[in-house]
Amino acid sequence: MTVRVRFAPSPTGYLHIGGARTALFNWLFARNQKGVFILRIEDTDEARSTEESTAQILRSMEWLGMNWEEGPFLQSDHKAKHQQYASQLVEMGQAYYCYCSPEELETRRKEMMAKKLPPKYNGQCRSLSAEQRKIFEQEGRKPVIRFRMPDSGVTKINDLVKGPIQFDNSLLDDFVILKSSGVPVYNFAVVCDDHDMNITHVIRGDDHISNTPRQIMLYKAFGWELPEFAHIPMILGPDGARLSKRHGAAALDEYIQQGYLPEAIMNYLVLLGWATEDSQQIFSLTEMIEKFSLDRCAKNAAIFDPEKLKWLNGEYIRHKLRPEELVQLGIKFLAAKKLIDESTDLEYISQVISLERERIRTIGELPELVDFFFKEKIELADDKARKTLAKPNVKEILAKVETELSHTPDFSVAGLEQVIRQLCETNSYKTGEVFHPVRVAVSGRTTGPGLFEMLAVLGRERVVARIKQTVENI
RNA sequence: GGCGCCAUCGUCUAAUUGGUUAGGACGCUGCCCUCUCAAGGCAGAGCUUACGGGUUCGAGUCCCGUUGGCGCCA
Repeated sequence: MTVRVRFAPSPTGYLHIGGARTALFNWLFARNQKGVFILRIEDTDEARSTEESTAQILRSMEWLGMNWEEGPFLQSDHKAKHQQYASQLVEMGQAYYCYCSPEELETRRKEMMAKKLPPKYNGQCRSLSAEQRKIFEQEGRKPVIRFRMPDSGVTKINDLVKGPIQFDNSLLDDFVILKSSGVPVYNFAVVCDDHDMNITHVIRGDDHISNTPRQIMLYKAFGWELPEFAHIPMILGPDGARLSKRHGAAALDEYIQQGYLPEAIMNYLVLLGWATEDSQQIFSLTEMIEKFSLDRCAKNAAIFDPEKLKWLNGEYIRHKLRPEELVQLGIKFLAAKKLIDESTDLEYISQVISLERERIRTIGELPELVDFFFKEKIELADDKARKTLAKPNVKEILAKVETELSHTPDFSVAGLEQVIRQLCETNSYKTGEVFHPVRVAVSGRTTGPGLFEMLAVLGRERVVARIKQTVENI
Protein backbone atom coordinates (compact mmCIF):
# COMPACT_ATOMS: atom_id res chain seq x y z
CA MET A 1 0.00 0.00 0.00
CA THR A 2 1.29 3.46 -0.85
CA VAL A 3 2.07 5.72 2.05
CA ARG A 4 0.02 8.92 2.01
CA VAL A 5 0.79 11.73 4.42
CA ARG A 6 -0.32 15.32 4.67
CA PHE A 7 0.80 18.61 6.12
CA ALA A 8 -2.22 20.57 7.28
CA PRO A 9 -1.40 24.08 8.51
CA SER A 10 -3.95 26.71 9.53
CA PRO A 11 -3.56 29.86 7.45
CA THR A 12 -3.59 32.19 10.43
CA GLY A 13 -0.09 33.58 9.95
CA TYR A 14 3.28 32.91 8.38
CA LEU A 15 4.77 29.44 8.27
CA HIS A 16 6.32 28.87 11.63
CA ILE A 17 9.59 27.12 12.46
CA GLY A 18 7.53 24.46 14.24
CA GLY A 19 5.19 24.08 11.29
CA ALA A 20 8.11 23.83 8.90
CA ARG A 21 9.58 21.02 11.00
CA THR A 22 6.27 19.13 11.01
CA ALA A 23 6.05 19.59 7.25
CA LEU A 24 9.65 18.38 6.88
CA PHE A 25 9.08 15.17 8.82
CA ASN A 26 5.98 14.40 6.75
CA TRP A 27 7.81 15.20 3.54
CA LEU A 28 10.87 13.13 4.47
CA PHE A 29 8.71 10.20 5.46
CA ALA A 30 6.79 10.37 2.19
CA ARG A 31 9.96 10.60 0.13
CA ASN A 32 11.66 7.83 2.10
CA GLN A 33 8.66 5.55 1.64
CA LYS A 34 8.15 6.56 -1.99
CA GLY A 35 4.76 7.77 -0.89
CA VAL A 36 2.54 10.76 -1.56
CA PHE A 37 2.79 14.11 0.21
CA ILE A 38 -0.42 16.14 0.36
CA LEU A 39 -0.92 19.75 1.36
CA ARG A 40 -4.18 20.75 2.99
CA ILE A 41 -5.01 24.19 4.31
CA GLU A 42 -7.15 23.99 7.42
CA ASP A 43 -9.13 27.16 7.06
CA THR A 44 -12.25 26.18 8.98
CA ASP A 45 -11.69 29.02 11.41
CA GLU A 46 -13.04 31.64 9.04
CA ALA A 47 -12.42 34.52 11.40
CA ARG A 48 -8.65 34.00 11.63
CA SER A 49 -7.86 32.46 8.26
CA THR A 50 -6.59 34.67 5.45
CA GLU A 51 -5.70 34.12 1.84
CA GLU A 52 -2.45 36.02 2.30
CA SER A 53 -1.35 33.49 4.90
CA THR A 54 -2.19 30.65 2.58
CA ALA A 55 -0.15 32.21 -0.21
CA GLN A 56 2.67 32.93 2.20
CA ILE A 57 2.74 29.35 3.49
CA LEU A 58 2.79 27.93 -0.02
CA ARG A 59 5.65 30.24 -0.95
CA SER A 60 7.65 29.18 2.09
CA MET A 61 7.08 25.50 1.33
CA GLU A 62 8.32 26.02 -2.21
CA TRP A 63 11.28 28.05 -1.04
CA LEU A 64 12.31 25.22 1.27
CA GLY A 65 11.94 22.82 -1.61
CA MET A 66 9.21 20.66 -0.14
CA ASN A 67 7.10 19.73 -3.12
CA TRP A 68 3.70 18.05 -2.86
CA GLU A 69 1.87 15.62 -5.13
CA GLU A 70 -1.67 16.59 -4.21
CA GLY A 71 -3.30 19.84 -3.17
CA PRO A 72 -3.25 22.41 -1.87
CA PHE A 73 -6.78 21.53 -0.79
CA LEU A 74 -8.86 23.95 1.23
CA GLN A 75 -10.72 22.39 4.08
CA SER A 76 -13.49 24.95 3.70
CA ASP A 77 -14.27 23.50 0.26
CA HIS A 78 -15.32 20.28 2.00
CA LYS A 79 -17.85 21.90 4.30
CA ALA A 80 -20.87 20.33 2.59
CA LYS A 81 -19.20 16.93 2.80
CA HIS A 82 -18.54 17.42 6.49
CA GLN A 83 -22.14 18.35 7.11
CA GLN A 84 -23.24 15.28 5.23
CA TYR A 85 -20.97 13.09 7.35
CA ALA A 86 -22.37 14.67 10.50
CA SER A 87 -25.96 13.89 9.44
CA GLN A 88 -24.84 10.39 8.62
CA LEU A 89 -23.62 9.92 12.18
CA VAL A 90 -26.96 11.21 13.47
CA GLU A 91 -28.81 8.69 11.32
CA MET A 92 -26.55 5.95 12.59
CA GLY A 93 -27.38 6.97 16.14
CA GLN A 94 -23.74 7.88 16.83
CA ALA A 95 -24.48 11.59 17.11
CA TYR A 96 -27.42 13.74 18.08
CA TYR A 97 -28.81 17.27 17.95
CA CYS A 98 -28.24 19.32 21.06
CA TYR A 99 -30.24 22.45 21.77
CA CYS A 100 -28.53 23.61 24.95
CA SER A 101 -27.65 27.29 24.71
CA PRO A 102 -24.14 28.58 25.49
CA GLU A 103 -25.55 30.28 28.61
CA GLU A 104 -27.10 27.07 29.89
CA LEU A 105 -23.88 25.19 29.27
CA GLU A 106 -21.90 27.86 31.06
CA THR A 107 -24.18 27.77 34.12
CA ARG A 108 -23.95 24.01 34.32
CA ARG A 109 -20.19 24.09 33.89
CA LYS A 110 -19.86 26.46 36.81
CA GLU A 111 -22.06 24.26 38.97
CA MET A 112 -19.90 21.26 38.17
CA MET A 113 -16.74 23.19 38.93
CA ALA A 114 -18.22 24.36 42.24
CA LYS A 115 -18.83 20.71 43.17
CA LYS A 116 -15.26 19.98 42.05
CA LEU A 117 -16.46 17.66 39.33
CA PRO A 118 -14.91 17.60 35.87
CA PRO A 119 -16.84 20.07 33.72
CA LYS A 120 -18.12 17.73 31.07
CA TYR A 121 -21.36 17.85 29.09
CA ASN A 122 -24.13 16.05 30.96
CA GLY A 123 -25.70 14.32 27.97
CA GLN A 124 -28.96 16.18 28.44
CA CYS A 125 -30.00 16.10 24.77
CA ARG A 126 -28.83 12.54 24.13
CA SER A 127 -32.32 11.15 23.70
CA LEU A 128 -34.76 13.90 22.81
CA SER A 129 -38.11 12.88 21.38
CA ALA A 130 -39.42 14.34 18.14
CA GLU A 131 -41.86 16.51 20.12
CA GLN A 132 -39.17 17.93 22.38
CA ARG A 133 -37.06 18.80 19.38
CA LYS A 134 -40.05 20.51 17.77
CA ILE A 135 -40.59 22.66 20.84
CA PHE A 136 -36.94 23.72 20.88
CA GLU A 137 -37.07 24.50 17.15
CA GLN A 138 -40.17 26.65 17.71
CA GLU A 139 -38.34 28.52 20.43
CA GLY A 140 -35.91 29.45 17.68
CA ARG A 141 -33.02 27.42 19.06
CA LYS A 142 -30.37 26.35 16.56
CA PRO A 143 -28.94 22.93 17.36
CA VAL A 144 -25.34 21.75 17.31
CA ILE A 145 -24.51 18.15 16.55
CA ARG A 146 -22.77 16.24 19.30
CA PHE A 147 -20.91 12.99 19.05
CA ARG A 148 -22.05 10.24 21.40
CA MET A 149 -18.93 9.12 23.29
CA PRO A 150 -18.87 5.72 24.93
CA ASP A 151 -19.23 5.96 28.73
CA SER A 152 -16.66 3.30 29.45
CA GLY A 153 -13.68 1.47 28.06
CA VAL A 154 -10.25 2.66 27.02
CA THR A 155 -8.91 3.99 23.74
CA LYS A 156 -5.43 2.85 22.87
CA ILE A 157 -2.99 4.45 20.49
CA ASN A 158 0.16 2.76 19.33
CA ASP A 159 2.05 5.88 18.47
CA LEU A 160 4.95 5.41 16.05
CA VAL A 161 7.06 7.89 17.99
CA LYS A 162 5.76 7.79 21.56
CA GLY A 163 4.77 4.15 21.85
CA PRO A 164 1.54 2.94 23.48
CA ILE A 165 -0.76 5.55 25.06
CA GLN A 166 -4.10 4.90 26.76
CA PHE A 167 -7.08 7.11 27.47
CA ASP A 168 -10.08 6.46 29.65
CA ASN A 169 -13.24 7.01 27.57
CA SER A 170 -15.37 7.97 30.57
CA LEU A 171 -13.33 11.16 30.93
CA LEU A 172 -14.32 12.42 27.49
CA ASP A 173 -17.64 14.10 26.93
CA ASP A 174 -20.03 14.25 23.99
CA PHE A 175 -18.11 16.84 22.00
CA VAL A 176 -19.60 19.08 19.34
CA ILE A 177 -18.81 18.02 15.78
CA LEU A 178 -20.92 20.59 13.94
CA LYS A 179 -21.57 24.07 15.30
CA SER A 180 -25.02 25.64 15.05
CA SER A 181 -23.65 27.71 12.18
CA GLY A 182 -23.02 24.51 10.28
CA VAL A 183 -19.24 24.85 10.57
CA PRO A 184 -17.50 21.58 11.43
CA VAL A 185 -15.29 21.51 14.47
CA TYR A 186 -11.54 20.90 14.00
CA ASN A 187 -11.46 17.34 15.35
CA PHE A 188 -14.30 16.34 13.07
CA ALA A 189 -13.12 18.01 9.88
CA VAL A 190 -9.65 16.48 10.26
CA VAL A 191 -11.00 12.96 10.53
CA CYS A 192 -13.34 13.36 7.56
CA ASP A 193 -10.61 14.83 5.36
CA ASP A 194 -7.93 12.39 6.41
CA HIS A 195 -10.30 9.55 5.58
CA ASP A 196 -11.39 11.02 2.26
CA MET A 197 -7.76 11.59 1.26
CA ASN A 198 -6.79 8.07 2.27
CA ILE A 199 -4.16 9.29 4.70
CA THR A 200 -2.18 6.31 5.98
CA HIS A 201 0.06 8.11 8.50
CA VAL A 202 -0.88 11.12 10.58
CA ILE A 203 2.40 12.83 11.51
CA ARG A 204 1.85 15.96 13.60
CA GLY A 205 2.96 17.84 16.70
CA ASP A 206 2.46 16.13 20.03
CA ASP A 207 0.15 18.93 21.13
CA HIS A 208 -2.45 16.90 19.25
CA ILE A 209 -2.09 13.75 21.34
CA SER A 210 -5.04 14.62 23.52
CA ASN A 211 -7.23 15.09 20.46
CA THR A 212 -6.42 11.64 19.16
CA PRO A 213 -8.83 9.52 21.26
CA ARG A 214 -11.78 11.66 20.13
CA GLN A 215 -10.67 11.28 16.54
CA ILE A 216 -10.23 7.52 16.91
CA MET A 217 -13.78 7.22 18.26
CA LEU A 218 -15.02 9.02 15.14
CA TYR A 219 -13.17 6.61 12.85
CA LYS A 220 -14.70 3.73 14.76
CA ALA A 221 -18.21 5.19 14.66
CA PHE A 222 -17.99 5.43 10.87
CA GLY A 223 -16.39 2.02 10.62
CA TRP A 224 -13.37 3.54 8.89
CA GLU A 225 -9.90 2.10 8.94
CA LEU A 226 -7.54 3.89 11.34
CA PRO A 227 -4.36 5.56 10.09
CA GLU A 228 -1.08 5.19 11.96
CA PHE A 229 -0.29 8.06 14.31
CA ALA A 230 3.12 9.62 14.88
CA HIS A 231 3.29 12.52 17.32
CA ILE A 232 6.54 14.42 17.06
CA PRO A 233 7.75 16.63 19.91
CA MET A 234 7.28 20.39 19.95
CA ILE A 235 9.91 23.04 19.40
CA LEU A 236 10.35 25.43 22.30
CA GLY A 237 11.89 28.86 22.68
CA PRO A 238 15.03 29.49 24.79
CA ASP A 239 12.82 29.98 27.86
CA GLY A 240 11.27 26.54 27.49
CA ALA A 241 7.90 27.87 26.39
CA ARG A 242 6.39 26.87 23.08
CA LEU A 243 8.10 28.76 20.25
CA SER A 244 6.13 31.87 19.29
CA LYS A 245 6.38 35.43 18.01
CA ARG A 246 7.63 36.52 21.41
CA HIS A 247 10.89 34.66 20.83
CA GLY A 248 11.93 36.91 17.97
CA ALA A 249 12.32 35.16 14.67
CA ALA A 250 9.89 32.27 14.76
CA ALA A 251 8.51 32.90 11.28
CA LEU A 252 10.37 31.26 8.46
CA ASP A 253 10.14 34.48 6.46
CA GLU A 254 12.46 36.28 8.81
CA TYR A 255 15.16 33.73 8.12
CA ILE A 256 14.67 34.11 4.41
CA GLN A 257 15.12 37.86 4.78
CA GLN A 258 18.22 37.47 6.91
CA GLY A 259 19.88 35.43 4.21
CA TYR A 260 19.60 31.84 5.39
CA LEU A 261 19.71 29.06 2.83
CA PRO A 262 16.82 26.61 2.49
CA GLU A 263 19.10 23.56 2.66
CA ALA A 264 20.70 24.82 5.88
CA ILE A 265 17.31 25.38 7.49
CA MET A 266 16.09 21.94 6.44
CA ASN A 267 19.30 20.43 7.82
CA TYR A 268 18.95 22.26 11.12
CA LEU A 269 15.28 21.34 11.44
CA VAL A 270 15.86 17.66 10.86
CA LEU A 271 18.39 17.69 13.69
CA LEU A 272 15.72 18.92 16.10
CA GLY A 273 14.26 15.65 17.24
CA TRP A 274 15.99 13.24 14.93
CA ALA A 275 19.50 11.85 14.72
CA THR A 276 21.41 8.97 13.21
CA GLU A 277 23.39 6.59 15.36
CA ASP A 278 26.69 8.25 14.44
CA SER A 279 25.32 11.72 15.23
CA GLN A 280 25.99 12.96 11.70
CA GLN A 281 25.42 16.72 11.55
CA ILE A 282 25.39 17.63 7.89
CA PHE A 283 23.04 15.94 5.44
CA SER A 284 22.28 16.58 1.82
CA LEU A 285 18.56 16.32 1.03
CA THR A 286 19.11 12.96 -0.64
CA GLU A 287 20.95 11.66 2.38
CA MET A 288 18.24 12.92 4.72
CA ILE A 289 15.58 11.17 2.68
CA GLU A 290 17.55 7.95 2.58
CA LYS A 291 18.27 7.86 6.28
CA PHE A 292 15.06 9.27 7.75
CA SER A 293 12.84 7.06 9.86
CA LEU A 294 10.16 7.75 12.43
CA ASP A 295 11.52 5.24 14.92
CA ARG A 296 14.65 7.35 15.37
CA CYS A 297 12.65 10.43 16.35
CA ALA A 298 13.17 11.83 19.82
CA LYS A 299 10.26 11.88 22.26
CA ASN A 300 11.17 15.03 24.11
CA ALA A 301 10.64 18.64 23.14
CA ALA A 302 13.64 20.53 21.73
CA ILE A 303 14.76 24.09 22.33
CA PHE A 304 15.41 26.05 19.18
CA ASP A 305 19.04 27.24 19.04
CA PRO A 306 19.59 30.11 16.58
CA GLU A 307 23.38 29.88 17.11
CA LYS A 308 23.61 26.38 15.72
CA LEU A 309 21.41 27.29 12.77
CA LYS A 310 23.79 30.15 12.03
CA TRP A 311 26.79 27.84 12.20
CA LEU A 312 25.15 25.36 9.84
CA ASN A 313 24.27 28.15 7.45
CA GLY A 314 27.91 29.23 7.46
CA GLU A 315 28.96 25.68 6.66
CA TYR A 316 26.57 25.65 3.72
CA ILE A 317 27.83 28.98 2.42
CA ARG A 318 31.45 27.84 2.62
CA HIS A 319 31.18 24.24 1.49
CA LYS A 320 27.89 23.58 -0.30
CA LEU A 321 27.22 26.73 -2.23
CA ARG A 322 29.00 27.23 -5.53
CA PRO A 323 30.88 30.57 -5.71
CA GLU A 324 28.59 31.84 -8.48
CA GLU A 325 25.53 30.97 -6.43
CA LEU A 326 26.86 32.98 -3.52
CA VAL A 327 27.49 35.91 -5.86
CA GLN A 328 23.95 35.72 -7.22
CA LEU A 329 22.46 35.77 -3.72
CA GLY A 330 24.87 38.41 -2.48
CA ILE A 331 23.93 40.76 -5.30
CA LYS A 332 20.32 40.78 -4.14
CA PHE A 333 21.29 41.76 -0.63
CA LEU A 334 23.74 44.44 -1.76
CA ALA A 335 21.19 45.89 -4.16
CA ALA A 336 18.55 45.95 -1.43
CA LYS A 337 20.91 48.09 0.65
CA LYS A 338 21.54 50.32 -2.37
CA LEU A 339 25.27 49.63 -2.32
CA ILE A 340 25.17 48.58 -5.96
CA ASP A 341 22.94 49.07 -8.98
CA GLU A 342 22.84 47.95 -12.63
CA SER A 343 25.80 50.18 -13.47
CA THR A 344 28.14 48.57 -10.94
CA ASP A 345 30.81 46.39 -12.52
CA LEU A 346 29.75 42.76 -12.18
CA GLU A 347 33.28 41.40 -12.05
CA TYR A 348 34.11 43.81 -9.22
CA ILE A 349 31.00 42.80 -7.25
CA SER A 350 31.79 39.17 -7.78
CA GLN A 351 35.35 39.57 -6.47
CA VAL A 352 34.16 41.51 -3.43
CA ILE A 353 31.58 38.89 -2.48
CA SER A 354 34.06 36.07 -2.91
CA LEU A 355 36.43 37.78 -0.48
CA GLU A 356 33.88 37.40 2.31
CA ARG A 357 32.93 33.80 1.71
CA GLU A 358 34.97 32.57 4.69
CA ARG A 359 33.65 35.22 7.01
CA ILE A 360 29.88 35.30 6.71
CA ARG A 361 27.35 32.97 8.27
CA THR A 362 24.28 34.55 6.66
CA ILE A 363 24.11 36.43 3.39
CA GLY A 364 22.50 39.27 5.32
CA GLU A 365 25.85 39.94 7.02
CA LEU A 366 27.41 40.78 3.68
CA PRO A 367 26.37 44.41 3.01
CA GLU A 368 27.69 45.69 6.30
CA LEU A 369 31.04 43.97 5.80
CA VAL A 370 31.70 45.16 2.27
CA ASP A 371 30.03 48.56 2.07
CA PHE A 372 33.42 50.35 1.89
CA PHE A 373 34.15 48.69 -1.44
CA PHE A 374 31.28 50.59 -2.99
CA LYS A 375 31.22 53.90 -1.12
CA GLU A 376 33.03 56.93 -2.47
CA LYS A 377 33.99 58.33 0.89
CA ILE A 378 35.02 55.94 3.60
CA GLU A 379 34.52 56.76 7.24
CA LEU A 380 36.30 55.37 10.28
CA ALA A 381 34.23 52.62 11.83
CA ASP A 382 35.27 52.85 15.48
CA ASP A 383 37.81 54.03 18.07
CA LYS A 384 40.13 51.19 17.25
CA ALA A 385 40.40 52.48 13.72
CA ARG A 386 41.02 56.05 14.93
CA LYS A 387 43.73 54.82 17.32
CA THR A 388 45.48 52.92 14.54
CA LEU A 389 45.82 56.12 12.54
CA ALA A 390 46.81 58.15 15.58
CA LYS A 391 50.02 56.19 16.13
CA PRO A 392 53.34 57.95 15.47
CA ASN A 393 54.87 57.79 11.99
CA VAL A 394 51.58 56.77 10.40
CA LYS A 395 51.44 59.82 8.18
CA GLU A 396 54.95 59.23 6.91
CA ILE A 397 54.38 55.50 6.45
CA LEU A 398 51.16 55.95 4.52
CA ALA A 399 52.74 58.61 2.32
CA LYS A 400 55.49 56.18 1.38
CA VAL A 401 53.00 53.40 0.66
CA GLU A 402 50.98 55.78 -1.49
CA THR A 403 54.01 56.79 -3.54
CA GLU A 404 55.02 53.18 -3.97
CA LEU A 405 51.60 51.90 -4.96
CA SER A 406 50.92 54.73 -7.38
CA HIS A 407 53.58 53.47 -9.73
CA THR A 408 54.18 49.80 -8.87
CA PRO A 409 53.57 47.80 -12.03
CA ASP A 410 52.14 44.60 -10.53
CA PHE A 411 48.89 45.22 -8.62
CA SER A 412 48.18 41.52 -8.04
CA VAL A 413 47.95 39.93 -4.58
CA ALA A 414 51.44 38.46 -4.84
CA GLY A 415 52.90 41.61 -6.39
CA LEU A 416 51.42 43.87 -3.71
CA GLU A 417 52.62 41.65 -0.92
CA GLN A 418 56.14 41.69 -2.30
CA VAL A 419 56.23 45.45 -2.79
CA ILE A 420 54.84 46.30 0.63
CA ARG A 421 57.00 43.83 2.48
CA GLN A 422 60.00 45.23 0.63
CA LEU A 423 58.99 48.72 1.73
CA CYS A 424 58.91 47.54 5.34
CA GLU A 425 62.34 46.08 5.07
CA THR A 426 63.92 49.07 3.34
CA ASN A 427 62.66 51.45 6.02
CA SER A 428 62.96 48.91 8.83
CA TYR A 429 59.30 49.11 9.73
CA LYS A 430 57.62 46.23 11.48
CA THR A 431 55.03 44.72 9.15
CA GLY A 432 52.19 45.43 11.55
CA GLU A 433 53.22 49.09 11.68
CA VAL A 434 52.45 49.33 7.99
CA PHE A 435 49.72 46.77 7.37
CA HIS A 436 47.30 48.05 9.98
CA PRO A 437 47.24 51.73 8.98
CA VAL A 438 46.94 50.79 5.31
CA ARG A 439 43.98 48.58 6.10
CA VAL A 440 42.27 51.39 8.02
CA ALA A 441 43.10 53.92 5.34
CA VAL A 442 41.43 51.95 2.55
CA SER A 443 38.55 50.36 4.46
CA GLY A 444 37.97 52.50 7.54
CA ARG A 445 38.07 49.47 9.77
CA THR A 446 40.49 47.21 11.59
CA THR A 447 39.02 43.90 10.51
CA GLY A 448 38.26 42.40 7.14
CA PRO A 449 39.68 40.27 4.35
CA GLY A 450 43.39 39.69 3.86
CA LEU A 451 45.08 43.03 3.21
CA PHE A 452 46.60 42.23 -0.19
CA GLU A 453 43.47 40.50 -1.45
CA MET A 454 41.52 43.56 -0.43
CA LEU A 455 43.94 45.98 -2.14
CA ALA A 456 44.01 43.92 -5.31
CA VAL A 457 40.24 43.91 -5.58
CA LEU A 458 39.90 47.61 -4.77
CA GLY A 459 42.39 48.42 -7.53
CA ARG A 460 45.12 51.01 -7.78
CA GLU A 461 42.88 53.99 -8.34
CA ARG A 462 40.75 53.56 -5.22
CA VAL A 463 43.66 52.48 -3.04
CA VAL A 464 45.90 55.41 -3.93
CA ALA A 465 43.06 57.93 -3.63
CA ARG A 466 41.99 56.63 -0.24
CA ILE A 467 45.46 56.56 1.20
CA LYS A 468 46.09 60.07 -0.10
CA GLN A 469 42.87 61.28 1.46
CA THR A 470 43.80 59.71 4.80
CA VAL A 471 47.28 61.25 4.77
CA GLU A 472 45.77 64.69 4.18
CA ASN A 473 43.37 64.25 7.10
CA ILE A 474 46.02 63.33 9.64
C1' G B 1 -8.56 21.35 38.42
C1' G B 2 -8.70 16.70 35.29
C1' C B 3 -6.11 13.90 31.61
C1' G B 4 -1.80 13.12 28.69
C1' C B 5 3.36 13.60 27.05
C1' C B 6 8.41 14.24 28.46
C1' A B 7 13.22 14.25 31.47
C1' U B 8 21.45 12.44 29.31
C1' C B 9 26.91 18.40 29.40
C1' G B 10 24.25 25.61 28.85
C1' U B 11 21.74 23.78 23.84
C1' C B 12 20.72 19.64 19.92
C1' U B 13 21.62 14.63 20.60
C1' A B 14 24.36 9.20 20.55
C1' A B 15 24.99 4.91 23.41
C1' U B 16 25.90 -2.36 19.99
C1' U B 17 18.42 -2.56 23.04
C1' G B 18 20.83 -4.50 30.42
C1' G B 19 27.61 -4.94 29.77
C1' U B 20 34.56 -0.46 28.88
C1' U B 21 36.47 5.77 31.04
C1' A B 22 28.54 8.14 28.90
C1' G B 23 30.40 9.54 22.42
C1' G B 24 29.53 13.56 18.71
C1' A B 25 27.82 18.64 17.26
C1' C B 26 26.76 24.01 18.55
C1' G B 27 28.45 27.40 22.07
C1' C B 28 32.55 28.51 25.58
C1' U B 29 38.15 28.67 26.95
C1' G B 30 43.24 28.09 25.43
C1' C B 31 47.06 27.08 21.80
C1' C B 32 48.77 26.83 16.53
C1' C B 33 48.37 29.37 11.77
C1' U B 34 48.47 34.78 10.89
C1' C B 35 48.60 41.70 8.62
C1' U B 36 43.26 42.02 11.34
C1' C B 37 38.60 39.41 11.60
C1' A B 38 37.12 34.91 10.17
C1' A B 39 38.02 30.06 8.34
C1' G B 40 41.03 25.78 9.41
C1' G B 41 43.93 22.54 12.85
C1' C B 42 44.83 20.91 17.91
C1' A B 43 43.61 20.74 23.01
C1' G B 44 40.40 21.66 27.29
C1' A B 45 36.39 22.65 30.63
C1' G B 46 31.35 20.97 30.97
C1' C B 47 26.60 15.39 32.19
C1' U B 48 27.19 11.79 40.36
C1' U B 49 22.18 10.44 32.95
C1' A B 50 16.05 15.45 37.43
C1' C B 51 15.45 13.10 42.55
C1' G B 52 14.33 8.62 45.59
C1' G B 53 13.49 3.53 45.77
C1' G B 54 13.30 -1.39 43.50
C1' U B 55 14.63 -5.71 39.98
C1' U B 56 19.68 -7.57 38.56
C1' C B 57 26.26 -10.23 39.07
C1' G B 58 25.54 -5.54 36.38
C1' A B 59 20.74 0.04 35.12
C1' G B 60 21.23 6.20 31.25
C1' U B 61 18.51 1.86 29.43
C1' C B 62 13.37 -2.24 32.91
C1' C B 63 9.51 -1.27 37.21
C1' C B 64 7.33 2.05 41.09
C1' G B 65 7.06 6.75 43.37
C1' U B 66 8.38 12.06 43.74
C1' U B 67 9.54 16.60 41.55
C1' G B 68 9.71 19.66 37.44
C1' G B 69 8.63 21.27 32.33
C1' C B 70 5.24 21.23 28.38
C1' G B 71 0.55 20.23 26.10
C1' C B 72 -4.81 19.33 25.69
C1' C B 73 -9.77 20.05 27.76
C1' A B 74 -12.29 23.81 29.87
